[in-house]
Amino acid sequence: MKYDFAAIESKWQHFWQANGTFAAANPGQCGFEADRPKFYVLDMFPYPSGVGLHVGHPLGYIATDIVARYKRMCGAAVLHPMGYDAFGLPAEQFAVEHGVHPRITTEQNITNMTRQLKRLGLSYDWDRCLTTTDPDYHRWTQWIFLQLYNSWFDPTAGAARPIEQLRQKLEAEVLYVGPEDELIDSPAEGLGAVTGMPIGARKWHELSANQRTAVIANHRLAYMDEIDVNWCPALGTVLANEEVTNEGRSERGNHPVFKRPLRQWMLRITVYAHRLLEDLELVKWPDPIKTMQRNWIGRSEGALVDFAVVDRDDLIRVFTTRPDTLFGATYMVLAPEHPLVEDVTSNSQHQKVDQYCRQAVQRSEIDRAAETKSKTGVFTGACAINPVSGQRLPIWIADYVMMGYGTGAIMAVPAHDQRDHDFARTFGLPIIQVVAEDSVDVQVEAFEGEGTCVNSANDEVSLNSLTTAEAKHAITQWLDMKGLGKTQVQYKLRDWLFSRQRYWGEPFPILHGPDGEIVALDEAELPVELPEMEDFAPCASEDPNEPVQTPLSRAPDSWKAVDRDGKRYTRELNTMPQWAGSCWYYLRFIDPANSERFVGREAEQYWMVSDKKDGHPHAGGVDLYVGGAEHAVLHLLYARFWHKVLHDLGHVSTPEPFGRLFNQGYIQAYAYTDERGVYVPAEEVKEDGQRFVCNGQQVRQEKLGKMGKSLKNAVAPDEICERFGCDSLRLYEMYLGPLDQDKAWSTKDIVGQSRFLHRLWRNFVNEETNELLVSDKPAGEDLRRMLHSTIKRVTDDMETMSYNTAIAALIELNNELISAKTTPRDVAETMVLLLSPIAPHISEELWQRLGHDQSLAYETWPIYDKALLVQQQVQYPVQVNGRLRGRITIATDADDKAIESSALAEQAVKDAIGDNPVRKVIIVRNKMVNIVAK
RNA sequence: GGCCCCGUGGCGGAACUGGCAGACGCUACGGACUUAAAAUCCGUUGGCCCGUAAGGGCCGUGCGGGUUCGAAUCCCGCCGGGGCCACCA
Repeated sequence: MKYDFAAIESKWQHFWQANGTFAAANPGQCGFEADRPKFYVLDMFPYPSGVGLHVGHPLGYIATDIVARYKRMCGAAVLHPMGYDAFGLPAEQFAVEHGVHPRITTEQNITNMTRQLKRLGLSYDWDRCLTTTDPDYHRWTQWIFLQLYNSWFDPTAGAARPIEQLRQKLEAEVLYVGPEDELIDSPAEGLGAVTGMPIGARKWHELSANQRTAVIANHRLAYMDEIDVNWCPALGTVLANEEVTNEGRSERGNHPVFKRPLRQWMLRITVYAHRLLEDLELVKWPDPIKTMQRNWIGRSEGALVDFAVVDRDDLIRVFTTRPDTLFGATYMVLAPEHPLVEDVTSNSQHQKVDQYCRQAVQRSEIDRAAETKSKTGVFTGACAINPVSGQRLPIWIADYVMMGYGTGAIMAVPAHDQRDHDFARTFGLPIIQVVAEDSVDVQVEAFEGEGTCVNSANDEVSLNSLTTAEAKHAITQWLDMKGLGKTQVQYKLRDWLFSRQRYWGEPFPILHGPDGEIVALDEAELPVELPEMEDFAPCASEDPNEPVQTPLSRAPDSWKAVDRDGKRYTRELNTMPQWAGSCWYYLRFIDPANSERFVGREAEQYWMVSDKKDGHPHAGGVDLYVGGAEHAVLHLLYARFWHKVLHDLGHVSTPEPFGRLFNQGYIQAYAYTDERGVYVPAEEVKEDGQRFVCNGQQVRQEKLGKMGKSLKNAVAPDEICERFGCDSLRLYEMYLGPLDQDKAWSTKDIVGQSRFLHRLWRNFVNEETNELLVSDKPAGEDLRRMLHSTIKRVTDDMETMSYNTAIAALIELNNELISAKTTPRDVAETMVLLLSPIAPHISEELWQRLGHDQSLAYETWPIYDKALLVQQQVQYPVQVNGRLRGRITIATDADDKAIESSALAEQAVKDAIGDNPVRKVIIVRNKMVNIVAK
């Protein structure tokens, strides 16, 4: 019988499903074995798209499947689930275009993608499959939102705590309330450390009921605030900063995005900035991803400094990372949105300032970013006093200072900051050098490096001759003493804008009262399901200033209105963003059917708390998380934040969700264009010598690009499985190159892997007679050595996920077997086991033909015999002056002297040395010999 | 502009901490089998040169330098490609 991959693959896929081969048992469940180490290996779950999978998707899925299968054979209990991240814009857009409810299209897409995934023979525990749009799932998403809403960040604990504890602390007067509702440790701090002005700490019992509610609200981890949001009129929704490209357009759809003030739900991720930063130390993630998160969080150390405005009571507070250059400040800049702009502007400048600010705010982020770096600005007519030099500093407005970072105001030091320098040169402002540097003329360009202070002294303090680091310290101390400033750690990270004006998302478990009060639902009232609606289209518009409506505002009153305690409440009409469901799905996989809790405690501990000896003992969490690098700062940061909150509140056991992260590369493919420059379907393009032809027309090969609709270069896995079988597809994708690199797809190359499997089959099965070509004669010495070196190579590669070289090793062994008529049984069985994680179907079939009646999924992974890896004899290449001149073969245990004399006895070596004296002989054991003779 | 990654035959890639460059696969070419083709099998396949041949020599990991007995690998400076961030004070 020939290698009939179609029959074999279908047979084993049915077998696995019928026998529940890959079902994982939780503690307490039937089949649970407490003594097995656990291994949780997770894919980033896909969005159920209408076009289904292309061959790029499974790259990571195949890799995790190999890990899962390998770990099972190593004796681990493996949790390997798959699900769907199904809320989000594309389903809704498709629904709007086709008039089909998104729930229906989502279900269809899921059915199709599940079929595709199953055809790849992936060893998921399908019983754990979940979908984020399922009310049984999003009920718990809403529940987690309630945890956020009902918590605050206790700075003393450095962690989230129930909001009730804040109320108690305020009532007990352990905490007091400052003028901006900030919490203050004691009324004795009534004199502001920075300004010296009274802060006005208030006691809880002095506050009205409304004030109390507001104070509490201002410390919840989920809160509403009127903020400048990224408004995308074309999509009819707001977007998080992370969802806006640096050209100021929407990541989805590439529509223009505008700034506009809106009252929105926010999550207070900023209070976790330092922990999100520090705990990166605990996880085994690729360095580039860690760096991206660090940059995104954007920690910088510096100082806050207050500048008094001349002839006014106002203070302008700035943040600077270079307080050592304070004496070099020659002007100040406020962001156009800064609240003091109006106050300080003089009458004569009022019109100009007003015009400038209006322009700046109106301009979408696009222009502001895409603008050449040329500086614009306008003088307010007001001045501030440099607190160290007493100099008058003109106050300007300029859009190169942004309200969103620091205090929205800066002191400008043109000598030592290039942006300030550009601005100063444009408007003829003075440039004062305060850091010594010979090689740079600060009148021409800024010197931004560190050095020694000059020109930096007043009657009380001198920084002159101090280094930058010393000067920063000295001046900050002096400012602090004077009540003019203090050290400050600043983060770029902003709070997370958490509401969207869409239909297809999780409803908030929130009611709004008639007097504007916000009431959270009780846990028992969950889930809040989406209302059935005919028209779920977003309220898109051309006009960025049109009033904001949400689709849910058109929901029937039977859904929208809730009567309670004699009052009529309205449900929150925004929905949660796409990210909500993916922030915690890895927890639900652990216990997907639990109706009492979002995840059972025992199961959570079992699957999340890491074994002590697995290489990353600190983090715990998912043992291996595989997905694309595009989620470096969105999903991965949000999920870490939620996880930390849940951890603080005692709901999960580990500080981090994902102990180890691996980013697979993308599979790319060539795209082709015709003479009009229009993309033609890549699958219809034929190669004809040097030319490419599509439908008789010559087409041009474009650059490699990500597979997809737009480049018309997607290849569906279905047709590949049809033609070559999924074992060949799996081998091919893994053989393409290192997993973390991008690589080019080439359908014609799959034949290599297909050939390998056919040859393997013929090494085991006589195609004519269907006989097994396996002998019970033990393998000879050489073959056994090769087998064990293959075991070592494949095992090492499994550990590092270097599947391309593991496959090469298996091919080499298989090629060796071709010359023999029969394969010794021990070699055959071992080889099948080694191959099985990568090509499981053919392996199962051969395993059965070798006489086993059970799946090999839980067979013990082969162990190599170290003794067989040690050769009796070693061949040494012999170099003379670094050039290869000959070879010697000598006993492995020969001493250096014997190796040396043997090498020197070699005729070719003698010739190469000639009359030159031998100065040195370098022997690297088991590697090579180098003779230095000059 | 800043930070990071990468550069090896016609192609994808291999080479563990510096130690035989090009494993393995694809392509191409030659041969076997076949009426023929496909499939399959065998061989060759980095460049240049010497030799009828067996065989041998030189060059070679983007470019230029350096360290070293020895560099694809480490260091310095360029060039080319990719990614992330981008007026973050």
